[in-house]
Amino acid sequence: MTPKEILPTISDVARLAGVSKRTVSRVLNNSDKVNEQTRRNVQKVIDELNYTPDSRARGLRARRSYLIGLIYDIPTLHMNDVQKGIVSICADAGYDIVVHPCELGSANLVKDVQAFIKRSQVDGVIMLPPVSEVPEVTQALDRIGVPHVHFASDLSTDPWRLVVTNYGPAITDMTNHLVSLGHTRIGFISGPKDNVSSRKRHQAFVDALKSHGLALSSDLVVEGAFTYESGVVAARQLLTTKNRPTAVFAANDEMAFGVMNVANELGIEVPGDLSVVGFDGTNFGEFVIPSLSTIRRPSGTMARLGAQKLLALINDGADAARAFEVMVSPQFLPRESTGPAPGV
Amino acid sequence: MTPKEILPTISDVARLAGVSKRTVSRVLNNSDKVNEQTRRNVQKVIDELNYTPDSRARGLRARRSYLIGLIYDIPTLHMNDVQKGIVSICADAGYDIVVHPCELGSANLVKDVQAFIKRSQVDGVIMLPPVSEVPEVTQALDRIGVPHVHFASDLSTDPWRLVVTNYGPAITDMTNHLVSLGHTRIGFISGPKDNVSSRKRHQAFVDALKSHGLALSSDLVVEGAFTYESGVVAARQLLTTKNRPTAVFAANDEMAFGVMNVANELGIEVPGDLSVVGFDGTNFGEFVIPSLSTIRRPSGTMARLGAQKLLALINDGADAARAFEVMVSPQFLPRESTGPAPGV
DNA sequence: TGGGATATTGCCATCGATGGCAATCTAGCA
DNA sequence: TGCTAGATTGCCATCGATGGCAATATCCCA
Repeated sequence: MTPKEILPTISDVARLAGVSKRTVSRVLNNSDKVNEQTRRNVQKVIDELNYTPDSRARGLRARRSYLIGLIYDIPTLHMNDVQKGIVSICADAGYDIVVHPCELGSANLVKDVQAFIKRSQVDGVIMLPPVSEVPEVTQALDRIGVPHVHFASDLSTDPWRLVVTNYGPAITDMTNHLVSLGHTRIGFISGPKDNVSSRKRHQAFVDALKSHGLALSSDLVVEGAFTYESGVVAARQLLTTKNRPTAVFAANDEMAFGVMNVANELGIEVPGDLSVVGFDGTNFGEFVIPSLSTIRRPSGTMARLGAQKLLALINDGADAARAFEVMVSPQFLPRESTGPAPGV
Repeated sequence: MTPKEILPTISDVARLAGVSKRTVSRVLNNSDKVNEQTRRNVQKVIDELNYTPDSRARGLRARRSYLIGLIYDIPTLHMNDVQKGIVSICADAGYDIVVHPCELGSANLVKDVQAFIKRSQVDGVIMLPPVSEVPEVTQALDRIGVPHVHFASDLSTDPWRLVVTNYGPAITDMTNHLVSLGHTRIGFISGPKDNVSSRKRHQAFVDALKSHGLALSSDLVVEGAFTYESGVVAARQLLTTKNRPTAVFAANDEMAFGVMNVANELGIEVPGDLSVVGFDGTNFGEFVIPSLSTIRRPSGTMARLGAQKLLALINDGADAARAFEVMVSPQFLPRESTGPAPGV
């Protein structure tokens, strides 16, 4: 191991520039008034030394860590896009991302999150669903007083900390697509009942069907758990009834894959005998045969918006964050797993 | 936003325990000698206040951040397992994980990584392939003097910083499996030629074939890029020759999915007419039809070992890390995409 | 009981930045 | 020239921990 390079400090810069540390600090934070000549001079030295302020010292005094926490439970398929999106915004602002995967079911979830915040001293937190939908956690964050932004499916009372996904239009498009292909008996595999996003998707689907004069009878709805296995179980139930649906909409892609496999097992052809639609829009939908029609969530965009909002919240308060209020809209992406209803 | 709680400091603990800060510090770092009675007393106050030392202040003085950097390029499918594995080890030791996705192709990759290290002040770095295989980056890390651990496929000269994946046995198992099913013309889709892991997989495959008296003729080898699309292109090339292979081994799962799609497109049945094997062992292999036979890399285990090794390297130096020297072995996981060679 | 060794503990400088307040400088105007 | 407001800049305490060294307490044995 080579010895660690000695990094230049603010004192070095001050000495070489012939000014005081305070002035260098002012240049660094380009706050306050500094003579233009002086500023240029100091900046030159900073560049020459390739000096970067020590974030610990800076944070110690300014009570900041320049760290953003990313708390999530299920590592969803689009996790990578999310991380990349957040990093792309935060790195420019000098913030880094500390990840904290946790267990939603765990009894000490709240304690775990609290300990994380305390230990890492993050300046703000971005939470992904479903953890973001646990009131105990958000309350704990409020109590600690750390700014937090959530991804949600519902415009609740605190919009300044939400990036909301508007499921309606895409689900309407998808429904129109299926109906125009002649489907009238369409099954639905939901996420867990206590999951807000899941309920929203469900509701949007019901509304879309209603606009066509169709109802979603309860025998066509099965609760899943957002996992492949739960999709398999749900599909078995839906596809073995004597009057089975001609199309199935699953509330995420993994469960849709489960449907496709059960169909295959039962000798039901997709899309010939059964159309299948998922929700998420990860690349994997393209890899399966037939490729999966799905609703693509713009994960990268959502992540960037969330990050911008959080930075605004941290640096300029709730009102600034409110200005960022955003609604992102997923898009229906028809591929090969949907086709005309049998007999049409 | 509620006002941030005032956290107790070491001075509070000292005052309440009736000792000096220095003594509290000693208890905290359970170094040095402290009277058992005093220690218990101080510890009690610490527990009562639910006090945690401020990592910034601590780091400022001790020149530590208690942060580990995770640098990666391609967000591979098993990224989630990797993150979770690393976090599970590091959290216990009081370290958090800062992620840094970067662009392998980028011209300022090295600068980008340097800036990251400097800004975040991480105490150590875990690098995933393929970034871990870029000499300029590892050299830069050495120059900065930050401890780093890599995942590699090759036991090079510095084993104390490597977690090595031993491809041989699994690839031998897989080859035996195919050969025992009667396959003799087996195609191979490699990763990029300049990718060390890819070359290793290639070599292991050649060796395994050789033990059966089989050779891998050059017309059966196509270079891919670890992406689905590159798998498609390579598969078209392999499967449209007049004497096409009866089995194809792709150096990762995504490319294998490409092979399956091309086969489908060309009316070639899997596994009836063609056996397909991938490499990675993500869950997605189970979702496709037929499910993909693959070689499963124990990502979680690797990640945990890497994290342990890095912590040893940081806290106790290279010799301690050397004690952790590990070799992990992937396993062949036969599923439905492999079957008897046609005509056997 | 005295003296030295050993076990405990505390004082204070220090890490590298920030920010309040005072000091200095400059310009404008009577 | 004298004075003041406004623009710049610097001094120094401070954030919350750590660690060297000195101070004090305790113990053991002659």
